[in-house]
Formats: sequence, C-alpha cells, structure tokens
Amino acid sequence: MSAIVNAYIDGDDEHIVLVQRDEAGARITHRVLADYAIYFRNGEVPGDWLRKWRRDPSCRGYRAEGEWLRTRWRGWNARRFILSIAHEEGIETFEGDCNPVKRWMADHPDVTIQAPRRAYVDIETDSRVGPKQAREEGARILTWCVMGEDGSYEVGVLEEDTDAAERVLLRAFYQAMMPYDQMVAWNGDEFDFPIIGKRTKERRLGGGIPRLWLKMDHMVLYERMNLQVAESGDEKQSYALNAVGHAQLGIGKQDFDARKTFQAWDAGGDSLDALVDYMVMDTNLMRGIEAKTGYLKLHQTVAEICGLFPDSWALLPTAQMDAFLLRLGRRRGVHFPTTTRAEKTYDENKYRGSYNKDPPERAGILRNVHVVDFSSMYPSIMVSWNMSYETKVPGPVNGPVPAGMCRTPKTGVCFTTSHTGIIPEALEFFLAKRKEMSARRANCAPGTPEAHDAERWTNGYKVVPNSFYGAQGNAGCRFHRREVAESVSQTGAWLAEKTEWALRERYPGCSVIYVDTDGLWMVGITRDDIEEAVRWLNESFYPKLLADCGCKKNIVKLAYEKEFELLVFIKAKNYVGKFRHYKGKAAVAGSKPEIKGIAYKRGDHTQLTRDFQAEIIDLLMGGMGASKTPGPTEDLALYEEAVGRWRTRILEEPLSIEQIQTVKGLSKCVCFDEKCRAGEHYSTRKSTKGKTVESPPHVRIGRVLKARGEDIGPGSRIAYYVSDGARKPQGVEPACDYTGKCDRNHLWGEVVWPPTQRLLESAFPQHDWRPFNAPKREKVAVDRTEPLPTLPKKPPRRMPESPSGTLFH
DNA sequence: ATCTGTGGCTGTCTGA
DNA sequence: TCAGACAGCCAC
Repeated sequence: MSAIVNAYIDGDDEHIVLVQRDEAGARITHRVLADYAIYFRNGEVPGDWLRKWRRDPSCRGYRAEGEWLRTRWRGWNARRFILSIAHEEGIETFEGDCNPVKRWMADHPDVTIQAPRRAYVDIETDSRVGPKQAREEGARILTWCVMGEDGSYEVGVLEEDTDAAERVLLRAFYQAMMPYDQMVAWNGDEFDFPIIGKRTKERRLGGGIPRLWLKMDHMVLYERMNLQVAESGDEKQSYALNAVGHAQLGIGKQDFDARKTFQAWDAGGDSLDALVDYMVMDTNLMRGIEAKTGYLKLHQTVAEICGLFPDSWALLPTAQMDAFLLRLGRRRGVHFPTTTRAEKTYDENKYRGSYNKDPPERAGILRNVHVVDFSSMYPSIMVSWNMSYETKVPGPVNGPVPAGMCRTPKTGVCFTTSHTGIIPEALEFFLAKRKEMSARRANCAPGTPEAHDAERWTNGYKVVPNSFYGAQGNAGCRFHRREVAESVSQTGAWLAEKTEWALRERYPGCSVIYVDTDGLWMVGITRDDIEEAVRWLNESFYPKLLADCGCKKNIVKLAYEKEFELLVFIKAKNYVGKFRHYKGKAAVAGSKPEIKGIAYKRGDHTQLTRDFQAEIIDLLMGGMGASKTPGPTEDLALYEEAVGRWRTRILEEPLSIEQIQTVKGLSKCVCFDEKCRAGEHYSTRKSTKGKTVESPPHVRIGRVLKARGEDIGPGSRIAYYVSDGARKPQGVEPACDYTGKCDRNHLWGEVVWPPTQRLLESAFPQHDWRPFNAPKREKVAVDRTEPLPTLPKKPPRRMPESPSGTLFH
C-alpha cells in the first residue's frame, strides 16, 4: 500500500476502509481492523493493570514499542473508560484521542495521498420549503448535476413528486458519482451535503452520504483563501456563487429566479430546461473559479503534505498540524499528549502578542518611505530558539543563560538546545523542502508539467508552516503551551524593538516611523544605506543578539521589501501608498497603490463609501482607474470638486440599494429562546438604569428577517440601510425593503464622508475639510453663528526632521 | 472531528 | 460630548 485516496471508519466501528485508485483508475477498497490505541510511557502503567488487561475482553492487547507501551481497545467506549481512569490516577496518556483513521495514517507515514477524482456537485430543491426548513428537516431534491473536471456532466431530474421517484433520483446520483472520489459543492457543508444526506437516509439508501466520498465545501475554501488577496471590499460583501463568479470571471447574473424552483420543475418543458440550465451553469462556475484561483489544487497539495484527505475538515490549521506532526513523531519514535477538551474560553486565555508602533498623526503626504521586514518571522523564531511544547525547560528568568539552553528575552522562558524540538524540526523540514522545490522550478522549462508541479509544492510548503504558530496558540491543539506561544510573539516584538534602536543608533538621520509586528517603516535614509543596514543586521547584529540568548541556531533574517514614493497614514493598520519599488521591481506608471485597512478594503461599508474613496485615492496616488484626472496631484481644487460632487450626489440624486446598503455578518444566533442550543447568542444586557440595551442594527434586522421565515443564523450576512439616523436607536430597514427613500443626511454625514474625510485630513492637515460636512438637521446650513466643531484635543505628533528635507511637501 | 493567534480601528448604543 | 461595552472586520 503506497498511496490511498480516502479512508473511513466502517459502519461497524470495528474496521476502517482504505480506498485506493489503481493505475487503470479502478477503485480498490481494503478493510483493516480499526485500532483504538492509547500510548503510555513504558513502566508507568501499574503491573496489576497489565495483568487485568490480559483477561479484559475490551482490551485487544498491548506491546512495548521502545520506551512506549502501545495499548489497543475494543471501540470508543472501552478506550474512553481507560483514559478516564488513567487520568484519575495521574498517569500520562498519549494520542488516546486519535480516531482509527488518524491512527492508521500516523502508523503508515510513507503512505501518500492520491489526488481524488473530483466532481463538482449542485442540487436544486423544492422551493416551497423555506431554506431554513430545507437545511434542518430536508426538502425534496428536484434535480442534481455532477460535473467532472473536464466539464463533462450528468444531470438527474425528479420524475414525479413522490418518495419513490426521489429514491430513483438519488440512486442515479450515486451512480453518477461512482467514477469520483471527491464531492465539491458551493456552501456544501451547510446546504447540499446535509440535504443529500437526510434524503438518502429517509429514502432508506443509507445512513447519510456514504463515506466513500470526500465532502469539500468550495465556498469555505474560497473565503479562507481569498481573505488575504481581495483587492477591495466589493469582493467581501457576498460569497454567494454568482457574486464570486462575477468577481473572478466577470460572468453576469443569471435571470433564473431560484425561489421558484418547484414551479419551474412542475411546469416542465422550457421552464424545467431553464432550471436545469441554471443548475449546470452554477456547477460549471465552480470549475471556472477553480481554473482561475487554483485554490482546490493548493488545498490538495496541503492535504498531501500533511497526510490528510482533501475535505472540508482538512482546511483547519489544527487538523493540518496534528496530522503532519503525528506522522513525523511516528518516524522519530515519539508520541504526543492525548488531546482533551479545552476548559477555558479564549478571552480568559489571551496572551501578549505583536508589537505595534503608532504612525505619525496628520503628517501629510510622506515621501521616500522604506520598509524592511522579517522573513517568516514567527517560524524563524521558533526554529532559532528551538521553541516547542516539549523543549521548554526550567531555568533562570534573569542573569546568565546556563549552558545547554537558550532563553527568550521578554518572557524569560528557557528551551533546551541539546536536541531539536518536534515543531522546529517540522519547520526546518518545510524550509528545506520549499527551497528544494523552488530550485527545481527554476531548473524546469517554464510552462512544463514539471514546472507546474514544482510550483505547486513550493506553494504548499510555504502555506503549511504559516499556520503552526496560530495553531499551537490554540488551547484545543495537541501542541499548545500558552507560555511558548507568548514567547514566540514576544520575541518577535523584542526583535523589532532591537532593530528599531539599532537603526537609530547606526544611522542618526533615520527615523522608524511605524512598526507592525514584523515590518519596520523608515524615513531619512537612502536605499543604499538600508541595503547596507540589512546586511549588517543579518551578518553581525542578529547573530550576536541570538548568541547572547543562548541560541545555537539563527535563521532570523531581515529583508528590504519596498519603498513608497508617496504614503499617507491615517492610523495604525490604515494607510495608502504609491510604490517606488516592491521586492526589487520598480513600479510603473499607473501601478496600483497599496491600500490597507481603510473603508475601501472593507466589506461592511457601503459601495458609495468605497467608490468615493477610490476616486480620492486615485487623485492622491493614481492607479485606481476611478478618476478622470488620476494623480498623483496636490491640487486641492480637484479634491474639493470631487468631494462636492459626491456630496451633492448623495444628498440629492437617485440612489440604488446596492450603493447604500451596509452588509455585516452575524457571528451568533439572534433568537431570544433560552432553550436554544445553537451556541452563542447576542447579549441581552441591561443598562445601568435597568433598561434593555438595543442590539446592533444588523442583529435587529437579522431578527426581522428570521421572523419572516428566512434562514438566519451564525454566518448569515445581513444587508440593511438607515432610514432614520436621528432616531434612537437608529431606524434601519432590510435592504430588500428599499423603495428609494433613505436618510441621505445620515448617509453622507455618518457613512460616506467620514472615512474619506479622515484620509484627506491625514494627507492635507492644513486644509479645512469641515465645510463638506452634512447640513445640520434642525436648521439647514443658514445659521452662520453656529460655532465650529472643536478640533481634536490631542496635539498631532510632530514628524521627525528629515536630513534630506524630502519628508514634507 | 468544538478548535489558528493578538492588536487595532470604527461603528452603535447608553448614561453620565 | 465622551467613555465604555459590544461587535465586526481587517493587518499582521
């Protein structure tokens, strides 16, 4: 057995099924005994327990494996009982939580994961059943589509509205799925998979969707992957398939009304054809999105690296880390603690994190700003300080670092240097593999299959280690140690501070104006000096710094990343900049500016806010394609014209709902039912006067929609608009109720203008932008004696003088 | 099969 | 007018 495509626990819980594709593509399955194992340290189990286990029918046996004792149990319950008595006696157990599939994969670390034959799947269900009911109780499946990666597809249509016909339909569906191993569906985890599963059970075709197929939610994958690369907030407003199809492929909305699926099916003929066409188009959209993004391919690579099967579960960082390290541990002959339920909530467990230095306030347009950053900061720290849950050793917090250990400066936590920890070892493995694959790619002719393959592995080996720090900071992770996680982030903060001071000392004119975690932003220094500084830091400064901590290794590395020709800071994590060069490549005329944090990037602002801000950014930096007179320009008349035009537009001209709606996600259940088991609910706290505090607007609207029978719950996105901003609480309405009237005064004065006002006040602090504020509500803009609003009390921080004199314009 | 982290900004709602 | 609780989203 060298490669498998899937494995699952068989119905009897006593076996697991290994699924394989042979060279001809035929599916082969093997049944092997399911192993419910617990490891102990040899010698830690009392002799009378071992004698008892020999006669215990729930014990399948035990054997010594080096310094470990491996015990095997007859099923979940038998194992759970042994874990609990061991826990009571204070005897450490290892890997006692692993299900038999995870156990088998860990026991066979050389078995690789085959690429599954992928089918994109979509179903249409009876629209007379509301979406909520459909998800919870099921709804009649009317049609299905199964599409292969080559675009060939099969379609099934319900013959008549009876259970017997649905049974036939489902049988045909599974028949169509037989050539495939993986079922990919958009929002499948919440819709298609549970519904297909329920109907399968009700029609007595099985207990649910057979485990033979890997279930993969394409939408969840897309959301995770696209979060970091989305250019503007437009892409984040909706993850509905047609919205993503539009964003990625420019495909327009289809004219089929998805709320009328039953009528279309019932009418038959052309109506039914339209329904089927619509479904096939949707299925094909997923194929198009994958062709454009390659996210499924990357996920497949990550799964292969970790030893996981590519389903929705394999997206979780803890699952990836756990699977990879269990296999690495098996190769090294080590085993890891049994994972138990985390007891405390996350908030109670928060530890100190990254370092942020505030940027200068209202400093105008900055010029020639250079940025250096640490390459893979947290992984490099974990390797250099040998940080792992099991390498932590007792040692002095202050004073000289004893031999055989290294110490983190801010937390005083010591780690042994006598042997490499399992996490640093894994990280070094990824680094080496990435380097190897990157070199292979460079040696392949571009565009060849070999080059693409090397590219795929390069990306996979880059992605996997990135989540290790976060995963081990999670209380539910097998490798979690709070002090270790904090030591990683605090050592990062320390390195950034040390770098800041070193630069200041070595280059008196240089000023570090902003720091966020692993990036340092500076002015008053030339490109040549920075490159020299980076060399000096890497070759001399960090080696000494780390040696003083007792580190035996040092892979901490700073890199010169980019220079901004122009830069405007609004606040920490909020800025707009025009590149001069980025990673060695010079910017060209019309290069897109870098935009971070501000309204333009956010999915929870109105489209008007984003479009307006895009036009102003185009004046400031160019490259947005949003203004007739793209900048960079400092001609204030151009800005005033644009602001005035937008102000008039919003106060007076017709506005569509798409332009004015705010979209926010719900993170909790909106109901008031105390018996509801849906997890967390929104707080119903009382004010100090004993009055019930109103919920936020999107929660109130969520309740309205739920009362109308819509499927509203955690994860739902709520679109609403403000109809009366003066009322308390605000008058808000569901976006679907819009009839063309909204509170324009509020829209301009509270929603659209402020984010861009802050941008303009940051770029042109001397200019007074208040005349563009919304008209006063009571008396409209005639009362000249009205006192002007007071300016912020805090004096703006002064920018340090730059020797070149290019800092201020 | 509960399960990446912390830091930071902006908005609403409330009462002082 | 402002601070503090709560909430969502974004930068690392």
